[in-house]
Amino acid sequence: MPIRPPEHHDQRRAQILSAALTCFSRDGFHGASMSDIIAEAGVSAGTVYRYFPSKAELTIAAAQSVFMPARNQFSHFTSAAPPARPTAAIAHVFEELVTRADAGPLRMTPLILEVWAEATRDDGLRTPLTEVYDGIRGDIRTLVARWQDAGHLAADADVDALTSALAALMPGLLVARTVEGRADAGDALIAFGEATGL
Amino acid sequence: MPIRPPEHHDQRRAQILSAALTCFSRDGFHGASMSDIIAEAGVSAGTVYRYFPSKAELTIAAAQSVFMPARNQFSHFTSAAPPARPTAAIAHVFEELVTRADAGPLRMTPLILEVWAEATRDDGLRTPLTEVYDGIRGDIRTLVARWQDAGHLAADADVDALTSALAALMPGLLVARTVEGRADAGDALIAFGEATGL
Amino acid sequence: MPIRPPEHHDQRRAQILSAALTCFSRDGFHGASMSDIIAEAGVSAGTVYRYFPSKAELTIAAAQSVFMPARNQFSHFTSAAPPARPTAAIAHVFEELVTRADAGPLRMTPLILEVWAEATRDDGLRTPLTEVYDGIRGDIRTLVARWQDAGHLAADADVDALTSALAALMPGLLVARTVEGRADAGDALIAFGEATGL
Amino acid sequence: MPIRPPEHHDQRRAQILSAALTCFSRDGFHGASMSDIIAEAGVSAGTVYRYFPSKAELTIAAAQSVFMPARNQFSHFTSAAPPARPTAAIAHVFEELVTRADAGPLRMTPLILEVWAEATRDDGLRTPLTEVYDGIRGDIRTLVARWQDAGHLAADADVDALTSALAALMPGLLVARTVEGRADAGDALIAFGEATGL
DNA sequence: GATGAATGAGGTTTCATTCAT
DNA sequence: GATGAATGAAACCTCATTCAT
Repeated sequence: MPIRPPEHHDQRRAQILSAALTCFSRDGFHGASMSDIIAEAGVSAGTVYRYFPSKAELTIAAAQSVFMPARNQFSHFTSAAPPARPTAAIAHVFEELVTRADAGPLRMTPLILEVWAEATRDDGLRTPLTEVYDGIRGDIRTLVARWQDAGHLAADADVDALTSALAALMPGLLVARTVEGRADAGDALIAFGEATGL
Repeated sequence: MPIRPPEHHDQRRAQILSAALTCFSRDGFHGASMSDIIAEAGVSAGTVYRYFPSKAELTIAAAQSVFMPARNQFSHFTSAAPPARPTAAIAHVFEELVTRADAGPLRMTPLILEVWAEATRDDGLRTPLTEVYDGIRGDIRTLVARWQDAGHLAADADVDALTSALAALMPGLLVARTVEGRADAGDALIAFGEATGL
Repeated sequence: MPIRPPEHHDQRRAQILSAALTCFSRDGFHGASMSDIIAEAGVSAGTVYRYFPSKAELTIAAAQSVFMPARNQFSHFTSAAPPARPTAAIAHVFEELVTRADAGPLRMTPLILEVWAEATRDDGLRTPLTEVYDGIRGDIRTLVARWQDAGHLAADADVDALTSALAALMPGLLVARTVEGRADAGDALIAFGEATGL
Repeated sequence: MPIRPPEHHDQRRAQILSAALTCFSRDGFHGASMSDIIAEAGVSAGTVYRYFPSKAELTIAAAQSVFMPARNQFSHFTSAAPPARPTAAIAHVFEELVTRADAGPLRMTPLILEVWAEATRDDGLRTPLTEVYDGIRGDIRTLVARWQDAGHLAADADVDALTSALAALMPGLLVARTVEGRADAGDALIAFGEATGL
């Protein structure tokens, strides 16, 4: 006989996770303290720890909610009917992602860089991140293979190697945008695709 | 009349910076404490603070010594005589850099990701980093322009857009290598160059 | 008109007390948290607090159930017909008690030491404990007096002083057994009694 | 080149340990918080942790300083020339110890019970405690053997069993004194010695 | 120049207890 | 009666930094 409605738990969890994202995006995983998050969430310390057993777990949950959209976005795109030009697809998804990530008061894109850095040291973070990136890579490979099948690439092109290079473009453009402040990524990529036929 | 020879100061500074790099590469900027660095350097706390006024300054110095090699490496390459294929140049510099960065007992490449994340929040870090990356970008643009002059690219190709895409490759491949463990950067770039004519 | 049968209350109380003993014997009074006990009992926090108003009360109840058996065991023994050799009686009761206390999955004897330590600070614990020990002391005094009446001790022996020394043996042997792991207490006491005539 | 005189470290350590003993004897190992000890010592938290790496280590050090005197006291006594009556020796040492332990504003004897309880769960405490008690036991055995050699005990007496019983007296009397408030240990042991010839 | 003991604010986490449901 | 989510004070411990020696 549950005392609260069954959705209460998920709401609370979302409320706390949202507060954590706010603080993390503002101050980074290390710069944001549990006290900050607790205050932002407007609940007590004990409540936060009821939903997330440690700061590490909260960090992982926050990280997941940062990089999961990339996976979904790509899946959605790959399943679309006409074979898209790979660079155009990447440019489109990239724009979509960064626009959404930095919409509203929160700037989430810096958090992605934070996640990369943490993931090199924290298996709890690296494992799910690697899975997501493997999925995206698979999607990109599909795009490249279709583009080859459609006759736009040489029949003996090294699909895997091309996939690796194309997959590197999104993180690379993200660094350019977030660290250097370059906002021309999408345009550059489209021009690049048109110039190279990729 | 200085009691110590003037090079003493530089040696001490290098000794402390080296200890900081050791600790930072092992535990990250936040995970490494000043105590760790002090112990690693084998000097006293006071001495560290004589050479670096705060952990933030030490972090900046460590970060600089991490991303400065990229600048030098590129400069050196660009000034070489025959116009190189841009993708090949990037592949060469990338391999050179990551090989050196992770040679010896230290793994410095994760620190680069750390620097990106910090730079989004810390102007003291972002400013010099942006300068370095602007320089590298200029070098890449030179490579592309020369490649165009040599007749390998259409005369009306958008050199800036091509430069943006190529400049994104190095950080992107670094993420793939450091986070996901992919070591296929060389192959990827060669295939990419063949497919794109770059 | 009670909805629940009256024995329901006692059963619940016993269930919670049993869970508390399990946790206390495993982790000590301080090491066991109310959460541990609540989980072990399989009831809600509110229910535990309905039956025991605080952890202190639960501790007292648990302590009582630990040292009450000693009282009962001695009473039973003293009322037996033939005058027993006091050391033999103490050895017998001691063996009986520690065997039962550490039978099953629970090791209760360490809890007795815990009770002593708590009792020095907590009147709620010391009062009932002192009453029990006074009772045991009275039983031992009866044994000594009978042994004297039976002609085994000098007529002018200081019965109270002898009682004090004999009463000290049980706690002393318990310390030897629980802290140092000596299990030879019973044998030692019997040999001791035979050698000294006590 | 030490900045402070070499004895400074030992003084500070003693100062902190003394504060810890004050708090522990007042509130017990669990009841005393590190904050209490820090305030009592009149130093900062960091300083306490410079000398004792954790509360557990401070607890062990405090415990050691509680039970080490018993070892020294006994050693001193055993090495005295004329063969003493074992019960008299134990009575003497016991009185000496409890008098000193509870002299001044601190009541240390309850801490001994606390140490026993902790030692059943904490190896860091049990190991040194067992060594001390083994030493004391050896001393008592020496006393018994000498008493036997002096012709006061039958030649075939079970020295080990007698030792076990006698060794149990001190902890037992301590419980009686500390928990129940009985102060008749001296009388009890003299009567016990007269009745048993020990 | 160099030392390293000292600082103390602030970090994460736990816990006995309550009370709306 | 029973539930269990929520509380928030307080626990232990760390760390960048300073300054008397």
